[in-house]
Amino acid sequence: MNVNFNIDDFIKNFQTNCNKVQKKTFYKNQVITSYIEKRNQFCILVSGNADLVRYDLNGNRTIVEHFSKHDVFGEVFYTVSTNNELLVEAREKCEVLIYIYDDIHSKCKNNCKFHQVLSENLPELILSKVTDLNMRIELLTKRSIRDKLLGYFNLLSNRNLSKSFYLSFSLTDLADYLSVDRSAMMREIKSLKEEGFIDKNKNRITLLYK
Amino acid sequence: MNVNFNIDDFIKNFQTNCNKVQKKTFYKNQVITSYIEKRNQFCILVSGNADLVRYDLNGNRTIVEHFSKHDVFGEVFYTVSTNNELLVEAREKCEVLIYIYDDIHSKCKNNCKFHQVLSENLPELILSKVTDLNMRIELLTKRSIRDKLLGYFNLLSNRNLSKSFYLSFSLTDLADYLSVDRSAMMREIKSLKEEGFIDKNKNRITLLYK
DNA sequence: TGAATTTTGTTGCTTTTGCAACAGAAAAAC
DNA sequence: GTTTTTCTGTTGCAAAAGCAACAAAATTCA
Repeated sequence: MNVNFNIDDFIKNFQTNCNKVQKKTFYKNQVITSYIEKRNQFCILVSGNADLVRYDLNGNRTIVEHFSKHDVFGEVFYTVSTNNELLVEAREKCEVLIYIYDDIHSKCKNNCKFHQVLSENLPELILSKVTDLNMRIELLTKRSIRDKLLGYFNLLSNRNLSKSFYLSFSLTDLADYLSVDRSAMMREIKSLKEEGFIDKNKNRITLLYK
Repeated sequence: MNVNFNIDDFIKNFQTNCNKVQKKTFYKNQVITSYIEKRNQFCILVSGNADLVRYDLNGNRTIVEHFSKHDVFGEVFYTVSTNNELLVEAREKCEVLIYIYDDIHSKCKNNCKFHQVLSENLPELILSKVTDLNMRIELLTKRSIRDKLLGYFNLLSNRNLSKSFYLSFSLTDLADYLSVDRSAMMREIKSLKEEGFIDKNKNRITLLYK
C-alpha cells in the first residue's frame, strides 16, 4: 500500500509542530508494536520493511500483511477483536512514525500540519489499504497451494511488468503468507518447475506460460 | 460493515439535490452490478441483502463479501485487477443507491448535500470496510475447515452476545464463503456435533464450549 | 396444491495437504 | 574465518480435504 502524498514533507514538518507524533528506529527482528484493542496507534513506515504476524494457538505463524517503505499500519486498521497475538516485526532496520490518537477523524488542538495533511489524505490512505486486503483475500480464497502460488507469482509479475521477478519473501515466509505448510508448498514449487510452468533460480522466478 | 451517520437523511436528500445518484430496486438473484475496472461505482445497500461473488476458472464460486442493510460496496473498494468475474447478487429484494463518480474525493459541482455528507463520512465508512476485510482474512488464514467454522461461529456468537445464533447463510453459501468444499464442511459440522462442540437445530447453532 | 428446484446430509474413493524428520546450503553472528 | 543459526529441499507416512454421486428434506414456483 503506497501513500501518494509527499511523505517526506510529512516527516520534516511533524517534529517542529506536534508532540503527539514520534519517530523511532527499530532493528531486525525487533517488535515494532503489538496490536492492542483501543490503543489507537497509527504508524507510517518511513524506511525498511516489516510484517504483521499472527501466532495462533496451534503454533501456526501467519504473515497477515507485509509492509514496505511508506506503508501504514496500526490498530486503526485492525479494529476486529482477535484472540491471537498480532505483532509487527521488523525484517530489517526500520524507521517508523508513530502517532497515538484519541480520535483519528478530529484535528489535534495544535492544529499542526501533520494532522492537517493526515486528515486530508486519510480516505486515500485507507482506500489503498482496502485494495491490498482485497488482493490478499483473492489469494487466500484460491483452493489449492498451486493456485495460491500462481496467483501470487502473477501479482508480482504484473507489478514488475515482467515475467521475471524476485521474491521478497523467503520461502518459509511465503508459506506463512499464503497460509500453507512449507514442505507442501516446496513440493508444489517443484512440480511447477517440472511441469514447465515456472523457472526458479535462487529467489528469481520466471513465468513460462501466458 | 455498518454506516453510523444517518443514512435515512442521506436517502431523503439526494433526490432533490443531485442527479448523479440513483436509487434502484433489484429482486432475488438479480445481478446488482459487476465490478469493472475504472467504472467507479459507489453503492449503498438501503435495504435487503446481497453477496459479492467471484466465479473462477475452475468453476469454483466464492462469496467474497456479504452485504446487509446499510453496507457499502462498489469498485471504489476493489481497485485490484482480477481475472475473475466479480458480481454483486441480490439474495432478496434490494434497494440500492448507486453513485458513479469521477473522483470520489472531490465534491461535485452542485455541492449537494449527498456529496457533503459522503466526503465527511468517507474515512469512517472505508475504515469499517477494513475491519470487515481483516476479519475475513483472519478466517481464511485458519488452516483447517474446523478452525474456519469455529472462527465463524465465534464471530456470530460475539456479535449476538449469545452462545446461540442463526446462520444467515445457507450451508452451501457458507462453504463458498469459507472457501471450502461443501461436503467436507458438512462432515466437519457432523464431527463438531458428535464431539459435543456445537449443537445444531435447523439453522440455529449453539456453542457448547467456552 | 402439486411439480420443480434447491439444499441438506451422507458416503466411498482419490488427491492434496500437513507433519516430522533430516541433510546440505546459505546466511548471520562471533 | 569459523561456528552457529536459519533456510532450502526432500521424503514417507498420516490426516484432511476434495470430488462425485445420490436420496431425502425443504423450499420455491406456477
